[in-house]
Amino acid sequence: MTTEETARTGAEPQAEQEHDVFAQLCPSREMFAELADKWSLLILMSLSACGPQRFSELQRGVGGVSRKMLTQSLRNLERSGLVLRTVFPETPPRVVYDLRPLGRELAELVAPLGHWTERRARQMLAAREEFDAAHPEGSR
Amino acid sequence: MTTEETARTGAEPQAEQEHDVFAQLCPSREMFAELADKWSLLILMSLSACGPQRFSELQRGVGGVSRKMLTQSLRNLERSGLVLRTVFPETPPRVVYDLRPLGRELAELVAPLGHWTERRARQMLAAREEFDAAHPEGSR
DNA sequence: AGACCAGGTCTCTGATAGAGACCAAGCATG
DNA sequence: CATGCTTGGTCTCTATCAGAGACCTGGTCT
Repeated sequence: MTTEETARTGAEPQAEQEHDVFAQLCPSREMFAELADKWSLLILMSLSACGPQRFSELQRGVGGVSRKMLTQSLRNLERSGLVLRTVFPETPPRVVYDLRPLGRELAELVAPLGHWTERRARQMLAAREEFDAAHPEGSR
Repeated sequence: MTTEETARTGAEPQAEQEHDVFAQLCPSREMFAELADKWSLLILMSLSACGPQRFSELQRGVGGVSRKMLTQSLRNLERSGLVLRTVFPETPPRVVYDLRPLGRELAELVAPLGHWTERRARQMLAAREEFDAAHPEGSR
């Protein structure tokens, strides 16, 4: 029995599951919830693919991210120990972000997800068109 | 040179990148953006770990998901060809969701991400506490 | 004296997630 | 007969959140 199965098939109404992303109250779910969003994942992928980058490089690299969300996501990743933020006290200021070992581990799992999406995007778009054609609009 | 690198290091201001999740206007980014959210990923993981499930089983399985978000995410996954929805015209109705090959492929990439989070949650929480202690509140 | 740079923060507004009520069809119960 | 129960949703309302754009800091260049 795997982790999920023990945690989920059982009828025990235990509130404090220790290692179950499926359990609403589990710390791992909390972590999962804040890592599993597009900006955090793209940032990890960018740092993994292109190495250490400064704030503005990341902003250019991750197309469409706002300064606000970039700051927020980076702070989050830093706080959780995935990313290292280094400030060089020059003028104009220079701030460089890099993966820490924990972040590198995760990035290596996330990268395939990105590549898969790139490979399969066309196929998924085709499926969408087919679906939309089959379900004109006001069905169901 | 990998996909990301060709797409990003170049100075060419090409708007229509074909396979680049980093490009705001690329179709693969669009797909990535709607797959990379916690509910969709958890649903894929649940279907992958526990096999075909009906709506209410999924709702119980994926702790904390609202009927609204469950419907929305499932519809999305179905539309993109990742999930198959089967209605059995009984009463009360029975609707079963299962992975299609495309979805199974993706789920196999997503599962490790979930397990990693479960393994590392404790470590990340510790990092958070350390960070919060080092940055009392009104720093920066 | 302006203007510019990087790396942010602040404010305001439109989109979005979640809570909870409602619904339809058919069966079981009182 | 009227009620209540079931599943798989939808509808509405509100709290939260993401994005756009203005502003800030402070040192250097013109």
